[in-house]
Amino acid sequence: MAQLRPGPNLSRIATSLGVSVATVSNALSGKGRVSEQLVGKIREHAAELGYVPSQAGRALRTGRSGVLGLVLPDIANPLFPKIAQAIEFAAASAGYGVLIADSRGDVSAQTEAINRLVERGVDGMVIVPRRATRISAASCPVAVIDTASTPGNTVAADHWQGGQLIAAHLADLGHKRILIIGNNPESNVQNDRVGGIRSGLCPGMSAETLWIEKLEHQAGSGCPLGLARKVEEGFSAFAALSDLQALRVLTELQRDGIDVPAEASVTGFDDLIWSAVVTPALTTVKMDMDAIAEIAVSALLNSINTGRTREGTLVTAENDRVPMQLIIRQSSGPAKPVQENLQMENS
Amino acid sequence: MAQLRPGPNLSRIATSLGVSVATVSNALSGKGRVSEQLVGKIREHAAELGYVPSQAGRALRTGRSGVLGLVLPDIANPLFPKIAQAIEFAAASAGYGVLIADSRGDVSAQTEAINRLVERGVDGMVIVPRRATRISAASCPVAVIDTASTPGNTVAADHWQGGQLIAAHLADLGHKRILIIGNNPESNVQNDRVGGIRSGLCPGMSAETLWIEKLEHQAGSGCPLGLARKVEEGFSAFAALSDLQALRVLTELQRDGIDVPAEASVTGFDDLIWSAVVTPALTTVKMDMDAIAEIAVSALLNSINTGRTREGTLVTAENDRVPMQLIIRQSSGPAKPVQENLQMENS
DNA sequence: TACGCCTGATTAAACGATTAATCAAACGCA
DNA sequence: TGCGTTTGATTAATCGTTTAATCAGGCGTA
Repeated sequence: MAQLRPGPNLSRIATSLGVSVATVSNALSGKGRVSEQLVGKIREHAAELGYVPSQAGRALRTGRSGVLGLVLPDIANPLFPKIAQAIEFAAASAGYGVLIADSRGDVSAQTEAINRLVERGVDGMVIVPRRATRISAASCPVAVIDTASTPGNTVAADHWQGGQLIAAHLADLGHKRILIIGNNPESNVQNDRVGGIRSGLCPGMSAETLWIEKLEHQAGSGCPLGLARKVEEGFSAFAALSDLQALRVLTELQRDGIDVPAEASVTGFDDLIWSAVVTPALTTVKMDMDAIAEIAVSALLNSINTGRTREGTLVTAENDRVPMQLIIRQSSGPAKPVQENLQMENS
Repeated sequence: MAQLRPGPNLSRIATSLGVSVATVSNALSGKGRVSEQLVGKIREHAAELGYVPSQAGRALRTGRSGVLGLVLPDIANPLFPKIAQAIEFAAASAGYGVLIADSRGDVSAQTEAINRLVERGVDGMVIVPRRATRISAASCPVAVIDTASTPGNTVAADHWQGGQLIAAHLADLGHKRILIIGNNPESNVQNDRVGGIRSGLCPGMSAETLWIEKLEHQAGSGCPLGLARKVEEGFSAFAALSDLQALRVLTELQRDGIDVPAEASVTGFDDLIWSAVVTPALTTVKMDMDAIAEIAVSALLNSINTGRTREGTLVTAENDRVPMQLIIRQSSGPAKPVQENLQMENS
């Protein structure tokens, strides 16, 4: 059972060169006092032997695993690829690994997932919380990526400002009546986006909000949103709070023979993978995931290295909101002349 | 710097109960010879102290980290959430953690990502290879999830059979001329799907294939696919090789005023997150990711436990192809009467 | 010459778990 | 009573790395 490790270890290098393990360790880490030439010789020899340090040995000695946990409780969240990719990149750049834990949407499973990570000895973790979940303190530093209005949030896209970008864009195009389409008013992210849009409206503009989950609760999952009638009522722009919903809006409008963007504009959020390939390509607002991940990870590492790792602390970052970027594509265009809308409205 | 671990360790439990560490270890693992009552007492005491074993210590001694690696080289693959979720679930059920490594699409970065995982001491890894990549042998067991026609593949959805499901469905609906729409003919997965569709055609049916990347190479990224003309030419069904492409097809058809499914049917593959919410909801073929992950992980664990972990072996599974499942939604419907198609074709 | 100091290396003690080897006591049986 | 066996526990070695403590020279200076 006792399979020997394939690769060489410090002691093998040491005996092979006739020096002590400590010297090899010092030479490789550059920490102790080793002569220039010996350092060179050791490094060279280690390289040609293909030495890779044992994380287990190191972890045991230093009490640090070199691994961060990533908790993504929202089942099959389409943002997952981007988040995971960005976090993994930021972590890998800092020499850390990323252990994932998905709780499959189950609420209680979030704590369970967190515990699994703790048991595996992660040095810290990044949590993208399920809507309005309170993070039960884990025994390691925790960075939360949600939105600025979430208490304890570490860093996130500036969803509010993103909403304002949408509002300004629609104002530029001359839209007056806007229908905001979201999934669930419990979500801090969606609420901030709504707030941003509303706060960015120019005089003469108005907005209403349609919550899909509420509608589906009555009419059943996947029900039509009745957007054609909204167009008749005078709404010329549909601002979805996520590209997923924007896609639903876009296809429903098209299905009902409404031309986008000639008769109605559609915008989304997040710039998900498909947003560029649909016809018309979706105007959307994108978050700078790389920047967010970078900030979250470095805040985490900072907390880890300053040694306040004992308590389950929610770490904070100086720059806690990262600006979003408007991406204008073909799904948004000038509003139809005002008279026509009013006429429709009156009919 | 020497922060003591917060939780208790074996020795603390041992001294606290006045027994030896070995006894505690044996009692908790149920391996050595410990009396019933002492086992009970130790377990109880360990539980109330909130003991969690140190993975580092265990890993160092046993030479096993209890962690599997997951390599997903295809940048921002929309299947990622499902795969990661399924693998993580299967691994967690077996008491393993999952370390992710994304190579951001870079070709050489795949080996680099694999090396990172090896350095972290994973016991094995699951690789979803970038198209037609050969896996450079890593120093641990490797399970490959691609498609049955890939040499060395461990387990995958039966893409060929999935194609046949699509063909049979379209045949049932009376479609005669089918346009298969894929991204890239280099992909083993896509090729198997095409093969399946073609092999499942009934007499009197024909199919052509359109590769998007080839088209975009000439006409630019995001160019129209010219599907309206294909409808005029008599194609009544568009079988995309992935939902992502199906979405592109669907929206382009709708944009051009072609009613789906009345005038043309659209089908996809993979049942991605948005497939159910677009209008009309997408008929697609779904892979049983949970089953695939379960098979991949258990093959991996099997190889790990039988001790042939020395070599970088591609593990094999008995059941290497998992059937796909047809999900019929609203984007596919009966073909228009044959005469009309012929008429169009002749014009 | 002798003392102190710097340099460059070694020694040895951890970290926390697993496990083979050992040992003491109790028990069965002749 | 004496011997072998079983039971229940302990001892001690080990995994690979880090790091504080120690040590042997060499060199400058008093």
